[in-house]
Amino acid sequence: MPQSPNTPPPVPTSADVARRAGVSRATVSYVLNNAEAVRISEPTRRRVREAAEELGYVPHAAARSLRAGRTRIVLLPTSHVPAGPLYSTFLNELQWALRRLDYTVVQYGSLGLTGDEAARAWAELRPVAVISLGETSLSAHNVATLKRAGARAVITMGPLAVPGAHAMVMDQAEVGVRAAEHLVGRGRRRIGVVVPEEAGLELFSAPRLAGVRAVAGAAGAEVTALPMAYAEESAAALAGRWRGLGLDAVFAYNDEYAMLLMRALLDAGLSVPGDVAVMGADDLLIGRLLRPRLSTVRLELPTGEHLASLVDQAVREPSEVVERHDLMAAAALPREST
Amino acid sequence: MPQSPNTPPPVPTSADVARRAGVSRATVSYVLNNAEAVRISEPTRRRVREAAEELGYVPHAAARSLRAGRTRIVLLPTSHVPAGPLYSTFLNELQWALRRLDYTVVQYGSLGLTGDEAARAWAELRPVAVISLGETSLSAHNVATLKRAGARAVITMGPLAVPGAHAMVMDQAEVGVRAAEHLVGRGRRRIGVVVPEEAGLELFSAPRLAGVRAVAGAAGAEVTALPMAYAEESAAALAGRWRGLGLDAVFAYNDEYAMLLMRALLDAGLSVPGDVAVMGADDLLIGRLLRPRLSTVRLELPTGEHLASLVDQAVREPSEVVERHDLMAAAALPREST
DNA sequence: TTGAAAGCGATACCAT
DNA sequence: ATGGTATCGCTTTCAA
Repeated sequence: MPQSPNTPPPVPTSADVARRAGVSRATVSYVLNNAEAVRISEPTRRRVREAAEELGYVPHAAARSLRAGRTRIVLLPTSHVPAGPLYSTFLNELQWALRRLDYTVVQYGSLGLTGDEAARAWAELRPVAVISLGETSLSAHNVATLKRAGARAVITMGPLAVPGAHAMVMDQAEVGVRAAEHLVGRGRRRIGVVVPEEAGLELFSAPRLAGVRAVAGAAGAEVTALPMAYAEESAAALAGRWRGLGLDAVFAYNDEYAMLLMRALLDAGLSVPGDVAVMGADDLLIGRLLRPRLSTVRLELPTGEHLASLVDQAVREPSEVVERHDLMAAAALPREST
Repeated sequence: MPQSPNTPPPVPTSADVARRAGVSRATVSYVLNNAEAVRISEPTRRRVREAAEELGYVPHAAARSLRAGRTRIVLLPTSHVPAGPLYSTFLNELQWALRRLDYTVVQYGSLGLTGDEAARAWAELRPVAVISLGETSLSAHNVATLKRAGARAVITMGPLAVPGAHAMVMDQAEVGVRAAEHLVGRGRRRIGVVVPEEAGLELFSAPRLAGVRAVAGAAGAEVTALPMAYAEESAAALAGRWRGLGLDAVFAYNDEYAMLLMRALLDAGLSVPGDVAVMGADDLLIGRLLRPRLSTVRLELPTGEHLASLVDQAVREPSEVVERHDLMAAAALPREST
């Protein structure tokens, strides 16, 4: 019977392979999964493999995991992709390491979803682990949803610990602390802190600001928060009213904001670091290309391998790993702008 | 009977919801999916919804798509994530638009997999569509694997058309053409073209170089390919032997390589654009912050909405859309560096 | 060494 | 208006 027009040919299943090889579906499964427990004769193995090859058979992941009762999916929510080689190297390492441990890494774009919507959508995939890189902040309720859906590990890598989740806390305050220590050490006492106007960055910017405040308070320095958007006009506007602010230093959230502001300050006729010291964070390549070279704070991310093995451990023994806080180190990298 | 220690509580299924609400699984399905064809009394609906809520029930995507015979997964392979706001904005738009059309966007990191391995891994998920953004180049065989696994649309957005796939050809040569036209128009006749040494970028860099060659040939200008890595040392080395090359212009693949090289050239004592004109591509923000401001070529990507609807159309009527070549426009943006 | 068959969770047809 | 049940593709006991 001919296919009706426009009906795609059916996707080959293991039953098709079995029929073609003249064996049962069980045998097909044994052969293709290299089952140790069962001995299959070499001629049979060959026939099965050939049949699979000829049909272009690819197993159906959904059916497999339905049967198995669990997936090997590690879900990586991505809303914003933070720029920077630091982060993307880390991400690549992580994916590579997880794949070596036989996990399937799935990035799930969740931009524009509420926390609850996102958590539900993720839970439908029944991931065995979820790694939240910090752009999205998970609520305790979200974590509960995921765990109820079978997630054996929910790992957050962000400024806040989330109840119920394994935490790799990136202590963003540390970044502010290092910046402030450096600036104060250079004799600066009136410090501005650029706070991005863009939504979704508060989780990072607030603790960085708090870190500066803590150090400055102890040293008798003043701190002024400076809202600024990631755009030339905003930087120019801020630079325009700079002299009125009476600041002798600024910590600019990260290198990108720093470069934007420094450019505007130079264009406004101020000298860096003479009139004002400018400090960034995250050690992006661009900071070294600017003149003056940008002083920055470098944050040490854990290696992808490290995080991957943590995930694997948590999946194997969920009870073992709990509320573990690995603080990440930060260090000032003085260059020419301070 | 108590759970044995360390055994996670079972994930609630629709059967659990049914039991709790005192109805059948069929009814649960009808209610939760707002089935139009069947009338369910309001009290029953409420009981079902409450039960689902109390149990924290989330449907199992694998089971659902196994039954349905097809998924709503749109797979987005990502090996390198090209930097730049242009690209990430596009990606966000695309995801958002696809989700509105009720697709599940899954990014699958395939770094370090061969083409065949990757295609197989993707096929296991039975995506209804695959959108290859061009970092990874698909072979005809890979496309066949995906189609056999039920993919109704395989769309490539890259410099090359792939047999069997719907193509949105980004004509990267156009970028080189615009750059060369601009440089030649400024009177330059000895043009260097920076070619990244990093793997995986040939698909973009080769046609860009070819575009320059085409224009230069017609205008009687000379073209020299200049391999360079994305690192300061490499740029410095290239700048060091610059005078020996006798070039009066350089097109630097993109703004990032351009900025790196321009910095090195300035540090080597050359004047831009006096001694050498420097041109980038992709119009990154950074180009406007450098001094001199970087001339660039801006590439107009299609909107995410556009691509999303193309995908949707291809999924609904696979036969309709074939080998469609949407060339993308590119335009020179002269600033100060040329 | 191989095969028959149960069952994972959700849906939709067919009864009632 | 609601329930029973076959079914999707695959793995894995249990039997032969």
